[in-house]
Amino acid sequence: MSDAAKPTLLVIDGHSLAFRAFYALPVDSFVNREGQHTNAIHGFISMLLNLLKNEKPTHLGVAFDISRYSFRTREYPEYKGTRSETPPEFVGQIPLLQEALHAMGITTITKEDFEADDILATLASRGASEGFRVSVVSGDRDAIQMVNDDVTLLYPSARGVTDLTRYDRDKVFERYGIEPPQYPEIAALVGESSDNLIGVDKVGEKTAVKWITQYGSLEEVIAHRDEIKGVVGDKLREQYERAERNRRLNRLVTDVELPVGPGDLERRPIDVTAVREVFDRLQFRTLLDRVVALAEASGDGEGSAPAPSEPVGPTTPVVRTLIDEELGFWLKNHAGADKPAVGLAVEYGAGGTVTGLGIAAADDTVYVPWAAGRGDYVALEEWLGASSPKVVHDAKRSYKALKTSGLPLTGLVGDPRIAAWLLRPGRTSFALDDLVYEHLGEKMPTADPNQLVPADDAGSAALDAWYALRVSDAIVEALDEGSRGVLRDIELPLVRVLGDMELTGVATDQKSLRDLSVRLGDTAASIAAEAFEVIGREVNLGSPKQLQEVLFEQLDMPKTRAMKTGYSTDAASLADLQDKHPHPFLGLLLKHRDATKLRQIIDTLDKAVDEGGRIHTTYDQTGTTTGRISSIDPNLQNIPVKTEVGHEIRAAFQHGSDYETLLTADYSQIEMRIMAHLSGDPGLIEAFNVGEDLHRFVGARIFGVEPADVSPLMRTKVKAMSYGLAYGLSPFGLSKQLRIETAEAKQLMADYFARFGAVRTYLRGVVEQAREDGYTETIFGRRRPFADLTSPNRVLRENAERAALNAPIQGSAADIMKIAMLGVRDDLDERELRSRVLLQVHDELIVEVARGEADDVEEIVRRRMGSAADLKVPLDVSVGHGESWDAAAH
DNA sequence: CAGTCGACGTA
DNA sequence: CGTACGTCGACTGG
Repeated sequence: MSDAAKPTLLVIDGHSLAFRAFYALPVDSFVNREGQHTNAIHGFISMLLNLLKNEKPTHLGVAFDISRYSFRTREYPEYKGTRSETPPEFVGQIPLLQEALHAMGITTITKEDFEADDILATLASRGASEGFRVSVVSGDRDAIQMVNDDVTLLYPSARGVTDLTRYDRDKVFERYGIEPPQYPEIAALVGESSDNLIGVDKVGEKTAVKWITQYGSLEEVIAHRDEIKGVVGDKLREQYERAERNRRLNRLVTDVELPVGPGDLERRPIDVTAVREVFDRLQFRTLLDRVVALAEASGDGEGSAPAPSEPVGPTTPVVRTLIDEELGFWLKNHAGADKPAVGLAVEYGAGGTVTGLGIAAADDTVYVPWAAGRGDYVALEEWLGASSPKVVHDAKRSYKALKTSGLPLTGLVGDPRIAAWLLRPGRTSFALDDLVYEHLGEKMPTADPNQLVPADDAGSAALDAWYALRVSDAIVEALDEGSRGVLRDIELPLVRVLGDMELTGVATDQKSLRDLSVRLGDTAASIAAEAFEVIGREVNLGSPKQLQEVLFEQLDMPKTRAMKTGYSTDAASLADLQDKHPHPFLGLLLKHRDATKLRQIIDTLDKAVDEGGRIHTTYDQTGTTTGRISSIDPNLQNIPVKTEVGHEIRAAFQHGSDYETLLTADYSQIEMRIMAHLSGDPGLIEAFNVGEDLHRFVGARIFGVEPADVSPLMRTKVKAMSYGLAYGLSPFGLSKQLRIETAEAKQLMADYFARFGAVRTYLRGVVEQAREDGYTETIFGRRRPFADLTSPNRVLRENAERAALNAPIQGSAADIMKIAMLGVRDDLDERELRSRVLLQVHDELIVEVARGEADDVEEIVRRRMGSAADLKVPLDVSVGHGESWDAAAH
């Protein structure tokens, strides 16, 4: 291939050229209306336009240093140590330059831990071997080593950046009298003041060239150092290690792992609209004309940025990596308290600590590598902790990762995960890519599973931020006003509360859990042995299939409720069988189930205890259809309580050693109270206002007796019915639960509705309304959509009706508890108390109370829970204190 | 090995 | 033929 036919790759050291331009052009002549200095940008782009005209590159890339730190500063901390602080007028020009380059369709490249020259060296080396003619533009003399038959160096002269000296092999030889690869050996001997590398004393360029020419290489010069006479010989013998060190440091890396190769750098069309926007801000009048002329010459029209056929939607932004002063500058300009919200995505590694952040403003997306303890990030920390608006997908996860790394997160104004949940709580996935696909109609780029190099983290975190911001807007747009209020006033503020609860965890007595487990294991084993004795063989008591064999074939028991896979062996069925066909095996089986189930719960808890003796659950804020939160891994919302062993398990949940007590506070009959409020039933409202025991009061009305004469059996029946009503309980279901005749259950319900008629009217109205609107709504405006209320399928329809009946009640209770939690947190913060909420179990809060704070905390919890909603009936809160969760219960 | 079912713990 | 959850072991299907 002839040279003329070869594609031309032009690679530029962005920082070094921008810096040259900065000193070449007068600072004060280039200031835009915002007071931003632009001389370096102007000089750089002017030089670039000349290069495009003269070199006509087919491929083009600009490399930037990420940091003044690299692998070289680790080897030699003084490397480039004499470089003074960045001049204030230079600060901020690099990000703007990068923006301008992106608008011009030019790729910028950075690599953590390497300098721009290493990137250039890698691209030059790869480009040459891939058949490119390569031009390298750098103001760093170390770049001379790259020159060969395929690679030319364009080096800025002292006069400015537009005047570049072309170094090919011959020119290098002419200037230095050596071959390009030998240049760094010369430099190693002489030293390089700009890199703060001291050479061998008394050795200048002349001497160095003479030696290298004579011996062939630095290695040989040092090997023959004893032959060299005179003072310089003495100095070499004394200081040759300096040269060796210098040589290690000035060797450019040619195999840096880069996200792009030479072939990816093909020149892209200029987005004239974007260039116009950026240049307008920079107030580059003549440069804009030059770029537009260039674009027209290459056929790139106004707004004709090519849209890829797939995905639809705006092209994903080019991500730049920012640190140091540029980061602070960028944040000030794109993400201040007075600016529109930006997207934020936190990237974290093992241990949940932060490794980087992606930040996306509407027009620019950046990545910030995070290394703990690095002093450069004051601006970032301030921004994270400030009210500057942020949108974060799954904000609780990020909040926890940031907090674990000692970083704050405030100013949360959006979370597409939560917004999507409010829009449609029943959907199965809340993953960002699914939301993006559904609400933006775009496919998020996914990491190629075949690539050996791990995904480009910088890109993925930044793109997550970019998509989170856009998809959040789209989802919030689709929300009604009420749901937006729930999002803004309840769910988003709750993120921090739940995150703190998760991070804090609850102290446990691990030893007592283990003792309990062993005890239950022994019990289960002896029950099993006894059961095997009774039936004359060993079976797996945990296998419904094997149990069916024993019960219905071997023991020939009457068939129970039919299941898909046979007949049920659940506790209710077994109790039924015990009545009809008594057999000792049945009782043993139930006891065995009980023991193994409890043991399994205990073992799960035991495994979840951390080194500090605490258990940390995770609350799923988008895990339910009604508005409740759920608890996973482990689930601390279904810890046993009813049985003796249940109490023993709860006794293992204790206050931390530094704390005084556990406090539990729960709402009494909150769902019944909400039903009274929503139905407006005068009888039920009175029931709650007189302060009488609810079920006794209701029983007295139904059975026509004095409250004092309501028997325990009557009370049990009334209680079951009252609770059942909110679930859409049928007479049949009630009869089964109470083991009474269906007729009696029917009569009971008729009597109830005769006294509390508005309840029935309300419940019917909820379903009716939901059928018309397609959704139900809580007191606070949280909606739950229903599709099956008009289904011709009776099972589907009736299931939907019962769910619709329950949704506003359960959902309003959930809202109230969430509001109470926010209030409690606010008061604890405001009074600077150490006590903290640990757990929420739907209608109950568990608080770890610090010494001397018991009275304060009780007052706060009672007041905040009691006043979380203004209902037609009071919200009754009962509070208990104790060493353990069990002891605190009441 | 992942996914489903039955069973059962909680509010 | 009572709502809302999560988790386990056993089993199924690949």
